Amino acid sequence: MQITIKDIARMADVAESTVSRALNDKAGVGRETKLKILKIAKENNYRPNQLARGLAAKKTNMIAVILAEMDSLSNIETVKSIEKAAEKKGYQIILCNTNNQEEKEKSYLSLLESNQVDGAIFIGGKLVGSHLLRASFSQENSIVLVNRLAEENFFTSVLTDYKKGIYKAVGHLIEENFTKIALICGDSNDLIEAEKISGYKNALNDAGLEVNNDLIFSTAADRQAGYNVFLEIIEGDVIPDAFISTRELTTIGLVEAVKMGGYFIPEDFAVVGYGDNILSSVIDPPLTVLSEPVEKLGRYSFEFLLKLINQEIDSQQIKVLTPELIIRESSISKYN
Amino acid sequence: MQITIKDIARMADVAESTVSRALNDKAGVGRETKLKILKIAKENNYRPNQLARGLAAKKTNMIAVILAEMDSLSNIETVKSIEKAAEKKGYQIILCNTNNQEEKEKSYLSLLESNQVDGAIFIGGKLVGSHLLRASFSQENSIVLVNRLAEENFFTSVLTDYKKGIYKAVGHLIEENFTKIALICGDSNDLIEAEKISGYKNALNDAGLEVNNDLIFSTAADRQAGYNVFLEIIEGDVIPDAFISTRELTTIGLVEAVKMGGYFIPEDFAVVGYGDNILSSVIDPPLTVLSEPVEKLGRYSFEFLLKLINQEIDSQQIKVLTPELIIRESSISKYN
DNA sequence: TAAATTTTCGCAAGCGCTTGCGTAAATTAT
DNA sequence: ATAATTTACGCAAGCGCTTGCGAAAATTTA
Repeated sequence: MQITIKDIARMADVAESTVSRALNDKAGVGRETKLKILKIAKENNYRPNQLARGLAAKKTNMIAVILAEMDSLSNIETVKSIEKAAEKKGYQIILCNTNNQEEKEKSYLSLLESNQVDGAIFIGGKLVGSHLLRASFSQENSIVLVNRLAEENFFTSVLTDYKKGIYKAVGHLIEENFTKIALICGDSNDLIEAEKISGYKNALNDAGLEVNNDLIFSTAADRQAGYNVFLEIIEGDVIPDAFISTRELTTIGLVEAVKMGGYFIPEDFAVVGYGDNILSSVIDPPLTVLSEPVEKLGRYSFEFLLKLINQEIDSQQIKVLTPELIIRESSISKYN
Repeated sequence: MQITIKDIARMADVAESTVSRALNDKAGVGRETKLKILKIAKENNYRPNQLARGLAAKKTNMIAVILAEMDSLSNIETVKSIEKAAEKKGYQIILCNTNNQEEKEKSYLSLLESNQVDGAIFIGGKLVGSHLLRASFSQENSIVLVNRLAEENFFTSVLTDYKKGIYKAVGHLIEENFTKIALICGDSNDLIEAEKISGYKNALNDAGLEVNNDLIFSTAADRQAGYNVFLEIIEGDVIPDAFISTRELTTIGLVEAVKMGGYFIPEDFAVVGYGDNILSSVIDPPLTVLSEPVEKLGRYSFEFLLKLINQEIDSQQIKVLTPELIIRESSISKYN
């Protein structure tokens, strides 16, 4: 059996409450007594039972990070950043992968509802399900959303400004003399995807170019979808000279299809991808990408969450970060 | 405030214990009563407080998965497989990333010691630290090791047979007429790395080729190390005609260096990498790799852990899995 | 030196749940 | 119909910890 506070109390010949206070560095314990208790605890390799502690104190010092997809390297980086910030404040994280299944999201949400964690950060994910909303209503749970737009702005969020990012990307491609720019994103019903489309259209308009809706493609977020969409595109009426692909794996699939088709990047098609990760730098040619501000995404979201937990902020806050355009070969016009 | 078992008991006009039994599907509750309780619980969206439950029952239905590196895509896949197996049995996983820091490993280990999880799976990691050993001694914790060899075989483990894998890889390269095969692995003091070296040597011996220790290189596991080691190699006395690189990122760095040096794969150097992930298929040329049996690694390790938790096995068990050689362009001799 | 204040510490309740045990009620056997 | 058995349920203790409150001891003030 584990050694408990009771044992320590007996050994030190004090009350359990005194041991508890000493261990938690709270006031009301004499210097001598405290030292003695700490010594005994250490000698006996005492480990507080976090369940009991959590139950009594209503605080676990753990937060859940609920990830829509583990395949995204950007997401992984964001998690690492959260972890780093959390560690500094004495919090541990529980990483939960939902694979974009709303049902799993729900099940993980119960970590919050059942008091196992003090708060939760959601990274990505398509919908804000009703369960999520209700949870936030019925009790004041501490929830922060990362890169997830909700119709109702209930939640404190940290967002990447996809609109501005895509705007930049389009601008860059135009400067490089590409004019028929295709956008490959997700379903436009998704608010975040709508943002991307909006940035795309704005940029074209501002450059005096016409928007052709046939150059906007909605696909799934995986590699195969990227591959397939290219095949579809080259069969189409309007052949673009550049692609902006806004999801990691889709971009990879797209590039593979282009190369498989015997075309060259950027000679035949320029490509701007998303996420400054190893994939985009390793692939041939190295990809120009919109770089997600992963470090900040993680850091800010944890900071927000901590404030929510400590009730230092009440209403929702929103932080918007602008992605950076990292220019590599895949989007450089050879005719410059 | 959350709704508790007490509230349900009052509403259903029964004792708390009856509610508990009904909710947990235990014997001793009449059909009628049970239905009534379940109904009331549902109507009130009752969520058991897992902390209290864990404290009372000494069981949390959570396990920790302690990951040495999140950069490894193979590891991520293994985690997914564990997650899948765990879900079926009603377990949730807590993913902990140690970044190869023994100290963080220790801190996460306290999840076990403090009763927050029922067991832990360690994936990778260099050393079996003394703390880990002691933890397993002082209490019978349920621990499973994945791809981590310990001097003392205390722990139930699931291992990839690196020795056999490398043996296969060498054999393949020899068949393709490569004879000066370099091995790039980690520090030979690490038992797993020693296994690799042993497989390498055996294969050469069995093929009647001489082992040249100058062709065995120990490096860190990152991209830069892979890059650097190539630069070192081409400055060396013995220039190999093939590489076996046994870590994901190191392999990427190596390939980059080769290409940067103006050499061609496989014409100038054949390459066999590790891990059948997106990186190895996306890189140019597509890499021949030893494919880690990630799915099985995850599935078996969870099965073992579950048995340990349920005390269905006492002594340590070991399962060894053989990696598969996936042949792509990077190792095919052009002279065939 | 006595009174007022502060510090130190123990008592006991309580966090929300599980579980062994005992008893009353329902069922089966005789 | 009665006895023996089984089933259904409540009581109460306990899981290991925190925390408000009050009493005793130590310190300061007058």
